[in-house]
Amino acid sequence: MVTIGDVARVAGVSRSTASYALSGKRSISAEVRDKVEQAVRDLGYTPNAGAKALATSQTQVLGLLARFLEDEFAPAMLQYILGVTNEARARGYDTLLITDEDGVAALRRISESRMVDGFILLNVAESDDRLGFLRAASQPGTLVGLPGDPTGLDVFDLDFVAAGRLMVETLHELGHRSLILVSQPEHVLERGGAYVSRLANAAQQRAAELGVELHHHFGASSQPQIGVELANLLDAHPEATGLLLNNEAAAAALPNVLQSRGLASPADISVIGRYSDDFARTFSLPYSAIDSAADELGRRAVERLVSRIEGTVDAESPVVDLFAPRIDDRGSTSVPPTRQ
Amino acid sequence: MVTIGDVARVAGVSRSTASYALSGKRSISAEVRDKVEQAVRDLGYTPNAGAKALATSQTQVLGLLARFLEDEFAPAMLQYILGVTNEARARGYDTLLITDEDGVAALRRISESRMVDGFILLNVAESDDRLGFLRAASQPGTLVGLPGDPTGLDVFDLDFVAAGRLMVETLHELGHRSLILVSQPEHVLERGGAYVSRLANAAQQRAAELGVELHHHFGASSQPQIGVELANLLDAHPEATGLLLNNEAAAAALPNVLQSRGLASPADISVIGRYSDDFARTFSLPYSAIDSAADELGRRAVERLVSRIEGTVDAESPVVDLFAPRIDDRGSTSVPPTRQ
DNA sequence: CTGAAAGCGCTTACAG
DNA sequence: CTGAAAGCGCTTACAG
Repeated sequence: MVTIGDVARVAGVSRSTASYALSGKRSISAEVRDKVEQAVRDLGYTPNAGAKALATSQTQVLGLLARFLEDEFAPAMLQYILGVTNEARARGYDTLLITDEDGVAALRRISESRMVDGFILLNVAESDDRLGFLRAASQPGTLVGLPGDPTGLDVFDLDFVAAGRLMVETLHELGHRSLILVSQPEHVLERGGAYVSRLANAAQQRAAELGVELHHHFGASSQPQIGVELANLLDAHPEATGLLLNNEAAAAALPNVLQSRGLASPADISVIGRYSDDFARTFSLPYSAIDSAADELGRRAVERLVSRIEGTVDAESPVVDLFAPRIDDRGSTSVPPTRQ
Repeated sequence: MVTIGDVARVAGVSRSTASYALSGKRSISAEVRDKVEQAVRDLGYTPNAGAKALATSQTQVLGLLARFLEDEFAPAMLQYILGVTNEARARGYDTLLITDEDGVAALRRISESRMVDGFILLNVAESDDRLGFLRAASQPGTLVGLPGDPTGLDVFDLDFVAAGRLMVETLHELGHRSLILVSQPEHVLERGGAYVSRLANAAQQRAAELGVELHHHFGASSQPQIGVELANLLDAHPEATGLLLNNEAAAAALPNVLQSRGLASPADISVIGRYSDDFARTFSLPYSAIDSAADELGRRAVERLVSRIEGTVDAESPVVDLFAPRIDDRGSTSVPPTRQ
């Protein structure tokens, strides 16, 4: 293994000079710098990460805590993860991916062993037991997902309240007066996926304000159940002309359900979903949808975390950044059909 | 920060004794051990990972190199990743997730800075430029995905040759004599996704041996193109009674295509796909399919890598482990329809 | 502008 | 069975 001692020897300088020449933390004559850089190249020197971490108390590693809820749409998580890892690299950090069942224990272990400089928490729950520890940890942490009490922590999330309102308003403006909203399974909500109820409650309230009828249902997360449920909902509410889907599996199942009933969207029914553009393209998801903006959220969370780590941000000003929802129009909404 | 020095002081022993008491690397009197363990608990001591890595040259971290090919089915990658991280934790390792665009540079950087004890490479290409470096690296590495030349490296992959044969044989036995095979886009193949052609070639050859007609097509990776292509294929080969899909997007698009043509599976056409059970359940993928066994492959790769790291495996015996394909029966195959 | 030395927090031969 | 000391490979005050 080639060390900075080897570099110093070959360059004919002291180890400290070699170190400073590489870090640029004090002024170095051009001549010495060139010799050091040449030695680095000749020897193929790469600093030892463990030694550097020990000396500086900085690892250049971010801890990414993922959390997979049963019945939730796991594949969507990949986009958050990629948003984080890519932005981290762009800022000079690597990413430790932590998927331990017990998130609190993992957080404690990683934090106390000083393996990372900061944490990103994914899929933060309404009442998330990881937050208490995170607030007291020696490393800063940033949340993707809004908890009930975000005190003292930076938070990034889609604005699910605005999303619920936007869905209802969009169809109301087109003339719809009776809608069905299909959420993710109630399990998800019970396990802390509060975004499900934030969207649903906001939609309910906005519907009430606008005099729109809204039937809310927690759908299953997979076939064939969700297909059956959708069919039942359409049977139960024949007057509904709009369908709002905060449930990826429902969006995937809907084309078959509509086709087997001889219905077309938007001619017979308008549809707005909530999922990423990536999924829409890969799977047969032909509906206008509010993008979940996973990679953008991951990106912002990392940007903020790195600012905290590097001390370029006021320690006393945690931010709650709720991303404004935007509908990707895929042509699945229109005025409601005229009844005879 | 509480160090082993603090533990030693509180326990009333030397630092070396405290260290040995915790590692168990030499015999310690029960009394001393108890005092040390009590001190650890009282102080909440966790060893500093960087210091440990520097002293032992072991990080207890695995490097996981993911690689995302355009036009390939990215979400499937998550299952490999989870298989790896979960198994790694079970064996006492954390996982550094590396998604750098330039895999070779990343491998070099991570390897030479000694951030990890070993590597898992995902989505290994036929001619993968990361392998040369990996063979020479000071850490062992294990591949998920079979390259053209696996010399010196442990490899884990689904047996795509057997998969191609199995698809053809299964339908041949039921009486089918004309089949269509839809592969992933040719881009994937060109960028090194040799599994696409291994499956296709094996299917072609087996079909020839059995006197079965097989029409092979590289399909698009997303809607609406793949839907159109499927419809065109069915038009072009009206005599075909079986459809083999090595293309997730095609499987997702097929239900609509069949329904709009008034066809049902398996009554009118038998279908066998190749994707994970997880995806089948989440999306409307009602077809019998060869499971991609992503988590199992990740698991095996980690198991092997850890054996190499911990020296419990003969350094001279790299293994190529091809997982035997298995069809998850979802009832989409039967005897071909009788023509009148 | 440069060097000699201490220190980061561990582990592990070396002595006893 | 236990302790004092050296060493892992860096960085960074301290001196000059």
